[in-house]
Amino acid sequence: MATTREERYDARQIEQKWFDRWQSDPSLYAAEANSAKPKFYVLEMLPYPSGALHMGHVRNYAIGDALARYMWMNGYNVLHPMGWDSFGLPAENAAIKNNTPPKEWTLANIASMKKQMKRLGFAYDWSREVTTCLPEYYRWNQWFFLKMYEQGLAYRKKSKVNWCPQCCTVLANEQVVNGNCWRHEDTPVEQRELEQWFLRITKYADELLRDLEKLEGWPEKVRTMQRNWIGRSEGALVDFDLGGTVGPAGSTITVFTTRIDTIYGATSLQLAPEHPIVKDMTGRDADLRSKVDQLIAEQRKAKEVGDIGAIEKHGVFTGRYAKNPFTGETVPVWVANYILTDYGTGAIMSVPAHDERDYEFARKYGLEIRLVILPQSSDPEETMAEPQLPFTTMDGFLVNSGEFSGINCADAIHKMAAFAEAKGFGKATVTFRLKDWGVSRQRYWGTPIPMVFCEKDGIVPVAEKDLPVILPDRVNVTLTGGSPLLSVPEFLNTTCPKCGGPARRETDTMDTFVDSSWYFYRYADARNEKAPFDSKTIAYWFGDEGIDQYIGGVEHAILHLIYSRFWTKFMRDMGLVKNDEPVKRLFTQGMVIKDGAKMSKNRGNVVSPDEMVARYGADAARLYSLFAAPPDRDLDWQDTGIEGIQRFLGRVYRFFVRNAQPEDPEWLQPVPSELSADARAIQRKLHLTIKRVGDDFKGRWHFNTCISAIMELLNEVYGAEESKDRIPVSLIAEVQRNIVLLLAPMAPYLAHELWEMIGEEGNLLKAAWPKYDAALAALDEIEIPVQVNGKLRSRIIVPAGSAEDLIRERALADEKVKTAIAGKQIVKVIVVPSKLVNIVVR
RNA sequence: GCCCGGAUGGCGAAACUGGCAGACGCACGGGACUUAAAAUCCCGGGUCCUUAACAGGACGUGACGGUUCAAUUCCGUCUCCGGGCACCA
Repeated sequence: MATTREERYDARQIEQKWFDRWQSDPSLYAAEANSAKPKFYVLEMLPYPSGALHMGHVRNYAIGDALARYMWMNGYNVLHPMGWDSFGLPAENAAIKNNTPPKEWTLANIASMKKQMKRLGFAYDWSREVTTCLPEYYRWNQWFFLKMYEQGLAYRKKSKVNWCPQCCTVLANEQVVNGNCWRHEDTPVEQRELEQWFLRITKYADELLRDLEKLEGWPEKVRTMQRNWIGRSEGALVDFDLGGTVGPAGSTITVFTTRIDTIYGATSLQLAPEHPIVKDMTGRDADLRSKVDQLIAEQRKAKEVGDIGAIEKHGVFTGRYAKNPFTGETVPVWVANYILTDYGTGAIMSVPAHDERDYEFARKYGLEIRLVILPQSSDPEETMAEPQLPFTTMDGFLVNSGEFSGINCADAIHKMAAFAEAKGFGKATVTFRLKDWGVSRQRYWGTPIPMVFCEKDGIVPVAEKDLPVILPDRVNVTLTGGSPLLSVPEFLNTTCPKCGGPARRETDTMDTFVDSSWYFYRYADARNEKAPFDSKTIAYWFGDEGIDQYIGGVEHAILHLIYSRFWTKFMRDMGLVKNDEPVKRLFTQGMVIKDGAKMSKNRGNVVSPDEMVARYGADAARLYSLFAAPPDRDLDWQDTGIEGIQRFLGRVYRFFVRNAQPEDPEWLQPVPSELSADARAIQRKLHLTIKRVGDDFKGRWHFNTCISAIMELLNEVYGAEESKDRIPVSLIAEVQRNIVLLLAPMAPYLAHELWEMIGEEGNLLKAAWPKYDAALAALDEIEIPVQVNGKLRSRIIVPAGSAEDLIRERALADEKVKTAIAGKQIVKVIVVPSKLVNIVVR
């Protein structure tokens, strides 16, 4: 059939028309203030305004938008906002490169990306837009910081910190990936000793871990990653006495162990090279000092390379001995490069017989290896004679352990910790891998930390009434290593809020992850000038469990999502919010890749959303990113794939152009109950499709199969165009109305065009999601496969809902079945009504 | 090393609760329409074997084994790919 001019699907023209109409109604996607409807908060992670959206964004937002529109159509009061994570280094780098002020650059990027989003047709409530680099927003970062400071949750300390030489700033532990900077994957992070602001996230370590159990709507993968990150470990502290003080660090070494039950097998102590007491021990011994320095260097290098697990174990004996409080024996004290400074106490007792690392080390240096645990399963005598060391099992019992011999490991751990505590040389304890969050950044483009240094009063917080501390616009941005704000005297020099004397401002700015830790609360009450938000409004949108659905990339599984959880708990303890957790359901979508690899400029495999929209239209770009793979899996972008989707949209369009007849009086009539076979088939397929699409939206979010289902329906009606039977106009009307509704969340432009074409009006967000009629979806007759010994041999047609007996009878009467079972004995006939028949023969 | 995913035609994938493997789409091949092309519409297709053809048969969801009348689906062992954690005491 030839295509006439009017039948050609012109995405550009259609989308432009609706784009203009939607622009003229800014309240279209606004959440309702006082609504009787149930609420639904759907959120996608806000982008960094780099200048242009990439396909990963399009995919993320296409998923969120489809869900938001679906919920609107189901009668929910939907909150679907968008904003900009707009502080951060790229703006400064761009400033240096192009000599453009970061603010200007950022705001220009926001403008162009917002345009892209609008062009893609995403239904955001722009009246709630949050831009984190504006004082209206970041003043509340400062306010929260002051509140944390008041409660001792924000504090300053000098410590070893991660320094990225590319960023010229400090990074949080979470921002170091395999020893490299998270933004510069080839740049090793250096360790520097600096005075920094920290947020006491560890106060919530236990709760952050425990509440992971409640997050049933989160991917298990993310929960596991957070669990590992928090790294809770139960163990004991035990003091080993050095028999006299060695210096300022004291006269005892406290070790952390999870296996206090093996303490009778401890044959040395191992200290981290940077353990404070090591300095005292080396004293004037230059030889020892240089050996220790060597170990420090090895360890730092390994950390920078990100391969601390692979370095060869080295150590040096300090010449000192310490007393094991359980045995009363003294053991040599060593310094070893495999002991971490910042985990536990930076000191361990070495039990070579029951720890692989200690074993390796002891073998190398000829240290004593003493068996103190026997595995439950082994033959004691044989094991004693020829132990296969080391064994680290907990499923065993103690030997050679004085009064504790014979006790099983688990019990011994409790008893020995209690014993140590009673005797005053130890106690049970819990340690975490999670460290406090270092938030100081020696950069310009971030929230100024609202603190002042006064010669007289020391560190003084800025008064709440003086917020915001405005980030100055005119700054000469350089990458010298100090904060650029140091070179802005009007900013730097201030007066002390306490004594009024001259003072200096803190020039470090906040980590941008502060911005994203609470931005989703601000959306709920984005224009509040008196407070970060109104608690009652939050109570409405967040309920008891938080955002109904959050959607974003898995790369934020630890960083953003753990900081956000921390921030929520802090705000809850302040009484600002009621929910314990920010996000009820989390969805992490897969990456968009091309030619088997992540899109990147280096590879030259980047697909530009603008180009896709220009060539195929926003609907096609969106629909393809939903169709090509289930949303949780990686999506391999194929240019021919989006062409296929465009073809499908064209097919839909032509079906409407040819068959829409809203002026026909029959158009709005109910579909007659008596239908020809072809018409009945279409009607059945329609109701089946409504069911399938709805189920996929509700349940598993497999938009790819939603779209397949609509394609099948369309193929069915195309097939019927050749039909001799007349398809009633009323049925065509029903099919067309429903196709529009099913497509509306995923391809809003075309859906609205077609909606208008069939004589309907109003925005589809306000149209009701279609319901299917189970009776109409049902088949009158069904085909049932018949197997013989599990192999398909025939198919029979029986009336739907036929009883087992009838199905069996028909199956056995079937000619092909008869041939297949001829001369054999029937052992059993399995009939699964309306599914299948299997005849077992011998 | 530990913990999570994943593996199905030439490709992206589907099969939701154990019940016809490969829906839908891409690419490909054939046909219709056209002076021609594009666009469009229709048809075909897992592999191998038998057959002139119609048909029919065997095999087939990373590998091997198990449970079951029946396994892509459940269980066990292993391989490869992706991701996370990793001298964490």
